[in-house]
Order: sequence, then C-alpha cells, then structure tokens
Amino acid sequence: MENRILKYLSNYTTITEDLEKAIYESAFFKSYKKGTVLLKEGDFSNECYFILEGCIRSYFLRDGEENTIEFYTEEQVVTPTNFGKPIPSPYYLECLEDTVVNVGNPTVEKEMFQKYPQLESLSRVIAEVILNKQQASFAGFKTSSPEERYLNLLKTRPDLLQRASQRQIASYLGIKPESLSRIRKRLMNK
Amino acid sequence: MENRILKYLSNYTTITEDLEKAIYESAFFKSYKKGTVLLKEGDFSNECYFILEGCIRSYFLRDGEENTIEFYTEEQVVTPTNFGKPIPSPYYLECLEDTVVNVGNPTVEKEMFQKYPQLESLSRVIAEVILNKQQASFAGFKTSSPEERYLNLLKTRPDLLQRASQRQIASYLGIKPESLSRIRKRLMNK
DNA sequence: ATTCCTTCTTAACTTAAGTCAATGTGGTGA
DNA sequence: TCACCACATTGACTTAAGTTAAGAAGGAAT
Repeated sequence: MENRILKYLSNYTTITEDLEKAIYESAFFKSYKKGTVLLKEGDFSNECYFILEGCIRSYFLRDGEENTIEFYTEEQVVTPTNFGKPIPSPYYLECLEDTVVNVGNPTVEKEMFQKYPQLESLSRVIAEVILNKQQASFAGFKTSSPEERYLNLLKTRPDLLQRASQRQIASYLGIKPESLSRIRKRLMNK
Repeated sequence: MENRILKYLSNYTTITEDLEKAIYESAFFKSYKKGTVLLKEGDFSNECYFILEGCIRSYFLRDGEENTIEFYTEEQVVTPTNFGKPIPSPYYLECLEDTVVNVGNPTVEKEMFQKYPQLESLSRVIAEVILNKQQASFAGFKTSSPEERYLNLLKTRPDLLQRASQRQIASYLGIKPESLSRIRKRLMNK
C-alpha cells in the first residue's frame, strides 16, 4: 500500500533511501465508510489525506444547494484550505465511497519538513504543478459550454460518472441537474 | 522599491536579516513598455516576475480569439507554467501598461533555494495560499451568473476595468464582449 | 486632417440554460 | 412489505447569452 505514496512522489524527483524509510515509518492509515464527513464547513481542519482507495468530494452550501468544488480519487492529495490553522474551513469533505487514506497532520508534517528539507522542496514543486493544472482547467472551463464541459469530463475522468450522483456532477460542471439530464439526452441522439 | 518584495514575503513569515540581504542583492529589475509580449505561446519560459508597477495579462488563442486567463498587478507573482523547463508555454504574457518588475530565473532561484531553505519553505506556503485562493475563485465562478461575476470583479478588482479593454474583461469573465456590453447597460438602469 | 483599424454598442434573431411543476424510479429504514 | 424521500427525467415556459451584422466612437499612423 505505502508504495503508492512513494510512487506518487517519485513522479517528481528521486527519493533518497533515508526519506523513503521515513515516509514508510510515518505512514498512518485510516478507513472511512461511504458517506463519512471528514470535515465540516466552519470547522478547523487538522488532517490532510493521500487517497489510496476511494473518492472524496469537497463542496459548500449556497442557498441550501450543495456546490461541488472538486472530486479527489486514488493517488490524489487533499490538503484542506487552512489545514492546521485556527481558521474555519470554507467547505465540507465527504467520502463518496468506502475510502482508505494515508492521514497527515500539521505536527508530523512540520517535523518531516524539518528533518527532510527535500520533502518540503518536493511539496513546493507539487503545489506548483497542481496550481498550473488547476489554472488550465479553470481556463478550459471558462471557454467551453456546459455540453463541452460534460464531454471533457467524460474523456478525462469517466470514472466520476459512476462514482458520483448526477446532481453532484451537475454542480461540479456549474449547471443544474435538469440541464445535465437534457445534455445527456441530446448526446444520446447523436 | 525592493521593499515591496520584502513586504510581500513578510506577510507570510519573518524574514531573517541574512535572507533579507540576499534578496536585496539578488534583486534584478526590468522595465517594459505597454504592449510588450514577455512570453509567447509555444516558447520556453526562462523568467518569472514580481510586479512592482503595472499590469501583465496571460491569455491563449482559440479560434483566433484571445482568452484571458489572468490579470496580474502590483505585488503579484507571475511564475509561468513550465518556468525553466524545456516545455512550450501554453499561453502568452503581455504588458497592458508600462510595467516594472523584479525578474527571476531558474538558475538564481535554484541557488537561492539551496542557500536559503527558508525561502523555498516560504515559496511552498505561498504556492499553497495562491492555490487555495484560485480554487475559491473557481468555485465562485462556477456558481455565479455572468452578471454576478461582473459585479464581483467590480467589487474585488475595480482597477482592472480601467486597465484592460472590455474585450479582455469579457473573455476573463468567460463571456462575449456583446454580452458584457449588455450587462453594463442593464446595470446602468438599476 | 484623413484614413484605417479596433473597440464598443445596438438590434434582431437563435439557442440553450434556468425555473417550476409533475411524474417516474430506486434505495433506506421502520 | 410498505412508506417515504431523494434522485432523475420530462415538459412548458422564461430569460439571458451567443451569433450575425451594422453603425458609432476613439486612437494611432501617415
């Protein structure tokens, strides 16, 4: 199991044996059942996650509606906004499936960064990569129609359509469930 | 002038005197005239910028149209995607005004990070803050109408409406210039 | 000053998403 | 098993953005 983290990190640099061992030893796992809420809007966040199995959704409420921000799946990192800080979370985190994660906390993170500066360097690189990816998807979102966004999702993350409800997918695409339903119908007849 | 960088960085941690001196000494400035293209789509990027004065816009072409990704203004950092890597840039960078920047390059960045690990740590923190901000604006974008997005821009970055053309603003808002024109008209009569 | 070009605005029309409401469907729990 | 509830689909209607086209306004260059 732990290999997945090392595999993930080694996409970015070569990991020293020393660091590999440390990651191994500090690894701390948890399992959650489908539907578990990991973090509530307004609460303080003291955990971050690396997903080994399952799916986590972030969302917030507006006018009573759930607005999906992001879906996180295998080999993705979930670092909540304000992780480790006494500032309320702007969103919920919820498991859409039974989910197995590697859990981190601010204290261990700090210790690890101090002991292995290479790890913090790696974190910087990864944060920048994720930032650029997110900027690219934001740009893609802005320049495409709801239908194009749906088709793009179908192409890039088809698994999500099995894992999440259509309401959740619709809000992720920035549209109403009725519209998604119509888009799907429209595409069926093509 | 250099103070602005230190001021910016000190928003996140206290800067050691040592580091302060190093930043001071490594500071390298450039001025560009309005309209200067700093980076072309497809080119390699070897510079990053901290804006002291002026405005930089990132955009890409699609069907001959310019799609604005972001506007960067005073005290913002512009680190191009693939900065320092032999991978083509996905977008243009252009000065909307006469612009004064502090310029960085991959070599100096690397040296500074090696010499001052605190600086790389700071960069990680800043990257994460920017990432969260961007995620929040993406979420806001998805859940609001073009009119709401315009009103939000008016509230959060009113200066941009003076600095950029309406076409540029419109593409930034993910709409057509005609629509922006109508939205403005609509709001006039309220 | 004139020309040329781009931007901005306006209008008429098309298209698709939002809204509201009704119905069908599937899963959960008592 | 049944009742209930959230989800998904469909239809009728409203609304606003996209499209196309034309004209007005402002700037830059000659």
